Amino acid sequence: MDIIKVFSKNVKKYRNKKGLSQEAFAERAGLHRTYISAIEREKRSIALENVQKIADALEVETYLLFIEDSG
Amino acid sequence: MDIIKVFSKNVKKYRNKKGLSQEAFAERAGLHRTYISAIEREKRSIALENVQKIADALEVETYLLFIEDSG
DNA sequence: GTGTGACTTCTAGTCCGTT
DNA sequence: AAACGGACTAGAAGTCACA
Repeated sequence: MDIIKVFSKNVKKYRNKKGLSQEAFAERAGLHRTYISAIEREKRSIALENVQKIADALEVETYLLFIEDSG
Repeated sequence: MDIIKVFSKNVKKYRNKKGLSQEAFAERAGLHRTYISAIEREKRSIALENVQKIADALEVETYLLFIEDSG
């Protein structure tokens, strides 16, 4: 599967797990709410720096966001 | 550790494991040799699309490139 | 075979608003 | 709360000449 798709799905999954809205999550990650929205809809590629910001905000290990079936 | 640092180190490690030069590897990945060079020296951020290209060229699972001590 | 600075083109990422 | 669009700026992609 495509890495962007996997990443998008995992962001959405972990974000919902934490009960965060896109808006609240975007603020935690220091990113823009429309950007998070675009990521979850697979409309964008992402730079590694922001991958890390997102992982931090979700409080998960970075590599978990690239595993297809990471629970 | 910083994700770019981890990624860089892993690219270098897996590339050397395969006995590929930066030049040969760059060609496999469809990227420029100086670009690979810059990545390995942590001089660049990278978008997910190229992360996948690199993982493909190295024939490793993408997530392995983000694990600090991934053999 | 690799490191490096500089350069142009293209896209990541922000910010406004509307649905 | 979230999808979506338009316009804008910062920064990544991609290449080169030279060391």
